[in-house]
Amino acid sequence: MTVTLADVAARARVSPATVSRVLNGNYPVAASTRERVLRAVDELDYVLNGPASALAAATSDLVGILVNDIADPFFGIMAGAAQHAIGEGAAGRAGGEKLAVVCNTGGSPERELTYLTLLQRQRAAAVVLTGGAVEDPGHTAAMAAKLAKLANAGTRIVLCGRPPVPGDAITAALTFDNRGGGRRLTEHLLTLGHRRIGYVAGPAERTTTRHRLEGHRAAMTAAGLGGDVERLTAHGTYDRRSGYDATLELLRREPDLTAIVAANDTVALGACAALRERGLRIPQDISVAGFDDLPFSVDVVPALTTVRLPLYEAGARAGRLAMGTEVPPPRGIATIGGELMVRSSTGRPRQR
Amino acid sequence: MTVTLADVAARARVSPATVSRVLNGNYPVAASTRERVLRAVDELDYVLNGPASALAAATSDLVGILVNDIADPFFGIMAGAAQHAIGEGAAGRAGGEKLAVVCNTGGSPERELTYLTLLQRQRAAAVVLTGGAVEDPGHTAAMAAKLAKLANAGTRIVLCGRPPVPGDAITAALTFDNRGGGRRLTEHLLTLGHRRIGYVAGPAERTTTRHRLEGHRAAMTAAGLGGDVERLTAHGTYDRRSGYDATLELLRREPDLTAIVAANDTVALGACAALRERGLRIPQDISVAGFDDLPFSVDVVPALTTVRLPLYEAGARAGRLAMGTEVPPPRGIATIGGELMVRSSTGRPRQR
DNA sequence: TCAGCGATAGAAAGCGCTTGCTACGGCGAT
DNA sequence: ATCGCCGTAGCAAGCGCTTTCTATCGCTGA
Repeated sequence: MTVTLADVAARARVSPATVSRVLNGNYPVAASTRERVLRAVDELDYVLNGPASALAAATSDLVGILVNDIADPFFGIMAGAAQHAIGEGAAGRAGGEKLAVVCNTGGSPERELTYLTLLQRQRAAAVVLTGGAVEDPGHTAAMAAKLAKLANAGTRIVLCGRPPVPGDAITAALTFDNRGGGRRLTEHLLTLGHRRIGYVAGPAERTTTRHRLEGHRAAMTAAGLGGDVERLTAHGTYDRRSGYDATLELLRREPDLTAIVAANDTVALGACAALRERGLRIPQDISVAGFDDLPFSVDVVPALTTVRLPLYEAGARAGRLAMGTEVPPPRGIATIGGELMVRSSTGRPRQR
Repeated sequence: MTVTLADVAARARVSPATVSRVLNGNYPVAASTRERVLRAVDELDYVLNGPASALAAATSDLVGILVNDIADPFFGIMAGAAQHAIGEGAAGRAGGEKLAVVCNTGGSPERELTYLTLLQRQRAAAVVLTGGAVEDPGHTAAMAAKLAKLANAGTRIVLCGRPPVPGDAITAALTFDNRGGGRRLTEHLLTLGHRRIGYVAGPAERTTTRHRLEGHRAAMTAAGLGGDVERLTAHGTYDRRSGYDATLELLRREPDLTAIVAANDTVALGACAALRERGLRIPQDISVAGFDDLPFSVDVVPALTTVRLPLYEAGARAGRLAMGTEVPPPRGIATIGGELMVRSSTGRPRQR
């Protein structure tokens, strides 16, 4: 029925061991023999049995990339870059073909753990965790335990856009400077003269949310506006709908808002929609800023002021780290800064 | 080192066979025994060895979802929905836990084939192919051969948003009515009074591109405008940059364009940017339409007229089909229609 | 009372591959 | 000319799990 190594060996008139070695290319095989084997493989249209080889070799060529929301370009871009880097890296060395797959957790801690277990089952070669983590003590502990087990089994673990938990068995971590970016963004607004700034945050329990918010708060506090931050912050999810709803809520709490900072660009888009529906012009009546600088942000009207994160580069680097193609940064951790992109969605507040 | 089935068996004082049966739940095991085994599994923190079990059982729990561009929400939404459906479906029956993974081909035929081989290696339970296919005779033949082999090995094959090639060994196919959608969109423009309509198409060799364009052409031809279509069509990729460039090119060819139809919403966004840079107002000076109705399309200004495709529903259905949870449509093929969403980016052409 | 059956549990034979170790020529060195 | 080594190839022992076939035991029905 299915062609096996033995069939190829028989056809090439060599032992199965030799065929295996030709295929893996990690043992000297005479050129003539190799050629004969390769021809047999071709003629028989042989396809290696992954599970069998993974079982015997106690390793597999699977690399898992975990994302919170695959429909969100923020993750799509990083995952695509990582997958690309992993695919390319393989081209370099013989037999190093890796199957990079992305797993969508939907932001659920349970699913995250489930996928990790599934990858552990498959004896994955590496795992890349992208995006913010959920800050629940129970989950953090469970994750630490799981990661330790994976690392212990030889799986490389790379974080991308996710802060490392001290003690985590991590190969490398690439984290975004969400705090710094958030601070600079709000400082920009403050410099323009804004004082009543609303903040549409993401889910309260995520690290990304917290860090961006902390940056905002730091800037506000430094400007002597710390007292109002709490009241002018509304939490939601990282999607447009949430931005829309939260903006309306913020406007209810404080009708005189002159600016709104959103957790990310998608949320900012929802915020803009709500504002416009209220008859407010951007940026004449109210300024809006986002975060991430997703591809569409430069094209919307008015173009969004935001913090650009080098998502593609970070993803690609994470991919290489997962492949072991790139040396990890000192102490395994690298922080990637964001760049403030001032565009037309922010301006001076209206005099009143 | 690693805990194996035998360890669990020893601890539970039963045979490995029994442990296996408890874990797979497809053989009667006395409640007391089962409990003892489960306890041992828990105490030992045992994790099944995927490759070993796949080898022995000759099947695996991997399901591959192939997408052209993971950074594009069009694919992200479908893939997310499919992955969700597959994950949920598993919850239903015991032991049915599937690992749905998405593979990013980047639109490259070779990568598509490579991933299929890798999935074949892993003895994947099912494969979902999303998005348009490349129409190259050689590639089509190679794909057909590969799919036949996969199907032959028991892998379920589902197409989502991809037209089936007659003779393909497909389990089921969900295709979008790109032709009909394209036609209705252009008809809408025609009804508004437009006559000089530019078309920014996707890559020429993709089925999706061809079908949408055919719909456009059919509408134009029916209106007696078929002669100009060729000249007023510019091909590019499915991204914003392409929409931007192609729009400029179209304007060069025909400065008096009153409307532009884009291959999809992302491209339309790029087109809008180019138009605005040229000082043209939308829709007063020129109308713009997209396709897909991605989440951001309703939020941009002006809101985009487009054709809504039920991406989430289609992806979810594809996922269920891949799981074998849903019965395939008659003859395996179902066509999913698009809904014309008329919004503010299209209007009557200016009188001149 | 005893054959016979249903419900469970175990023994053991692989699944297809990798790899440590052994075997075997031919060659340069002594 | 002899020894030993290098370059190759084969042998065979698993890797950890599933599953068929067999064994056992407590009952039930005649």
